[in-house]
Amino acid sequence: MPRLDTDFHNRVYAVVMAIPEGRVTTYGAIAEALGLRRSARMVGRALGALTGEPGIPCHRVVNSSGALSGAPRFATPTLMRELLEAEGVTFRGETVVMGRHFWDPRTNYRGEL
DNA sequence: CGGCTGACTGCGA
DNA sequence: TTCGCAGCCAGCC
Repeated sequence: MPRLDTDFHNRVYAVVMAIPEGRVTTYGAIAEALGLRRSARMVGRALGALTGEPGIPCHRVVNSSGALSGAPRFATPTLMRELLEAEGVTFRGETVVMGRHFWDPRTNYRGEL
């Protein structure tokens, strides 16, 4: 059981859960939404601890280029992309079409910071 | 208690 | 346009 009891992990958990189906956001955007500004890596680190937890659509978090940098962490390397495509997310090559699916937590997520 | 690590990012070459 | 590099900071060892 991953550590889900720290404030930081709980905040990441809350933001990721708020991502709508068929939309994606980035590590950096989540970090900024939490007030960390330059610590996108922390978000990825936290997601690693949250991976596999029910109710946390961590496949909707991609890097700023739209690439699925977290794919290797899933049960199979292709699962992340399969989950996204099943929700209607479109790709151009190996990356998500960000202009069409990006969801900004700083603008849309109203939670406790 | 101190040090290393990482599902990132933006900028310079 | 693609590639490399240094910063970032909570957790875990």
